[in-house]
Amino acid sequence: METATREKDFKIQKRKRILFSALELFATQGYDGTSVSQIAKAAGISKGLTYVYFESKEDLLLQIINYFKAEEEIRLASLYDDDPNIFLKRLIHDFFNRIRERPEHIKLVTSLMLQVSKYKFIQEMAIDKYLTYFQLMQELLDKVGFPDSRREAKLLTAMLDGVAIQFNVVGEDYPLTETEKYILTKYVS
Amino acid sequence: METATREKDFKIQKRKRILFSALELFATQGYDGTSVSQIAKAAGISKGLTYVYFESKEDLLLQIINYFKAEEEIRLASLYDDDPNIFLKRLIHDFFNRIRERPEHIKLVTSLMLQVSKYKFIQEMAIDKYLTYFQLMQELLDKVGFPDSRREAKLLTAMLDGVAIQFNVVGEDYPLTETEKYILTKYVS
Amino acid sequence: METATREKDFKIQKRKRILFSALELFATQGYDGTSVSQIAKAAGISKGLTYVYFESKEDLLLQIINYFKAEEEIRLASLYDDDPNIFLKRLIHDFFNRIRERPEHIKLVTSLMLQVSKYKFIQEMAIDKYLTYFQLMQELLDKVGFPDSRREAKLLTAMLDGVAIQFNVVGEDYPLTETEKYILTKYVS
Amino acid sequence: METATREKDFKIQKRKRILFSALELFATQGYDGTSVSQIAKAAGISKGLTYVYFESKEDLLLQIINYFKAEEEIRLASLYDDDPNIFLKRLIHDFFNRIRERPEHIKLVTSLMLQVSKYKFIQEMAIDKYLTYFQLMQELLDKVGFPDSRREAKLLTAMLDGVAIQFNVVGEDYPLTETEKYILTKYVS
DNA sequence: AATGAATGAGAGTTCATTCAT
DNA sequence: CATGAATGAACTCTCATTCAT
Repeated sequence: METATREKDFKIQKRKRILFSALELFATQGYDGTSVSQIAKAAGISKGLTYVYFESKEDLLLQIINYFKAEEEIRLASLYDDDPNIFLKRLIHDFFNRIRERPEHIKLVTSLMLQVSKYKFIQEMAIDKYLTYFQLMQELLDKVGFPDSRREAKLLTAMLDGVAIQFNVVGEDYPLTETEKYILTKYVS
Repeated sequence: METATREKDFKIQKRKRILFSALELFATQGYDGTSVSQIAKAAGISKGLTYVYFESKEDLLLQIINYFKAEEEIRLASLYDDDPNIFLKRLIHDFFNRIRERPEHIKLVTSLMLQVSKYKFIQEMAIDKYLTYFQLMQELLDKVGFPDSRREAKLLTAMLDGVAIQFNVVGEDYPLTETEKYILTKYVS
Repeated sequence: METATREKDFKIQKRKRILFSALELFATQGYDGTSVSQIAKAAGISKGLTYVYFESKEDLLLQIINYFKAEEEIRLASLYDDDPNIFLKRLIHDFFNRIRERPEHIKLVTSLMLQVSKYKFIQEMAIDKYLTYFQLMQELLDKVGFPDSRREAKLLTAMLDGVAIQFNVVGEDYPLTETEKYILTKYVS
Repeated sequence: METATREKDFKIQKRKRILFSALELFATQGYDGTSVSQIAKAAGISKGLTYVYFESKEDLLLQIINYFKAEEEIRLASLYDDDPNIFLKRLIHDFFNRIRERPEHIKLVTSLMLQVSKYKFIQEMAIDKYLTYFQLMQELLDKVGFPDSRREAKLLTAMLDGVAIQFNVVGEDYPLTETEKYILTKYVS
């Protein structure tokens, strides 16, 4: 039993290693610009083994997106608070935190949104993500008493996406903390 | 002389046809997802001739970026006005207009910004573009009398980038005109 | 001892399961078109275990051929009769019966005969089979009093091979029983 | 003009070289057992060039079959004679001649008939060929005054297919000429 | 005895680039 | 000037075989 469990853990661990290697490379070089060989090498395995854990390169991308979805759900739940002000504040703070800690994740998701047409599941993910965040933001801005919450939610979400892009361009020079604070002062009391 | 000039024009014309074909295809299918054959066919010439006008596929991308730069300079000059309010208004309006009329251009530039590491000239272009717009916006907001112009310029440029992404995701459903007006009411008096 | 015997039987049984799975798949998909994984799955065992019972995929094919040879010997013995007329009749009837009941066997053997050059043991098997049947038929036709038994044996064996091919092409529409009777009327009194 | 024609000829020539290389290899090693690299090497070209002349490996097989069909039509037309005895005689003689001169053709067609299920166009070809020859033979045997022409046509066509297989097995030792004569004495007066 | 993770070679295919014409 | 035949490297993916467990 012990051994079996350890082995299973090992397998899951390896799956994750491949997944994250792919994630990192897709984010920096693009999906088409990344070869399965590169992914395998980055994960420290042979090319062929990749296909034991994932059906195809496309499947790898799909699984990454699924991972993002699942992770997001958990994250959103953990951020929830009855007080809309606190919830909103946390949402914004969390977004900046992810840019800091997992810039590849944000980069990949953002660039996938620009290649919306290639695979249907990308388009679905993109629209889903867009709608989820937009509705959540509008609701919160509404509760907080913001006038014209619909338009404002649109601006706020766009702003965050834009910050992600700009951070990606200028890197460490971008004043993440300062910008975060400034946005908070505008939207959270 | 006459003939030589006409021939030269002809050559420039053909160069442009190749360049625009590539631009269109890169924007819709991605750089890696587009083959030189496709570009040549779209431009109505042979594969081999492409290499008379451009050194390589990478060079083609570089020249597209150069074209963007040059075009931007001209556009910015044409939008200039002594009155910062009018200049700012025109800048924002022009941005939305380009999203409407040349969505591929915006899409290509935005997605290139996310693959900053692949080629050095992409990174340079991205930083250059970012700094240019940021400084211009800050200056104008300053003149207009906006408090905290630096932070505000950051938000405004991020907002515009974000709008471009979101339009790419939801397409025709995105309320471009409404958003444009809303932004104008906030930043232009 | 008892246990050892039962275990040995068990082993032989498993060997047969692998062999027959391979036989079936080789016949329907071809040797090159069948993977060792498929064979293992069809036999209900793991890929690795296949290599405990057989040295290689090629060896598997060789053992199938050996199985055919052994089975044929037994079959021929069981069909034997002192009366050449009865023996001949049985031989022909048995051939048609095998087409009906084990079309895969016939198909595999026939198609292997056409790829004579790939492995030496295929060529040997093919020639051996050809000679065996030809000599037997000639002998029987001779005893039955057929003039020009040599040439006639050649035709008869060719005829049977041809029937196998044609049945494979048209399938159920092929009039096996009718053809069998017709051949019998020509060669058996 | 001259040059263009010569070039076109050259291209057709090269296409044929690839086609015949593939034909030869498919016949001796089977379709699955032959790689595109092998075909290219046999044709004296690079692997990639194969795909300029043929869409895929499958297309190569399809074109071979089309070539067979076209060639057969021409051959049949050239063999025709108003006298059924002469026509029949020529048909049989031509079959033996092809075995002698183009054994790979016969071998490939025969082995394809055994892999009828893999691609639809193979099945169509096989059934078409079978029906064409069967009907033609029956008609001729009928005109010649053979009793039970239907059954007899079946035997005759099967016989010829069988001869092809047996020649493939024993090669030069097979008495083609003798067998041909013997068949002729039985079916042609 | 039995598994299936792991490898590496090779499959079919595409494509940037060159070059003879 | 212009073509597209030709190449070779790299692509995604498969599979026979091995081996630690």
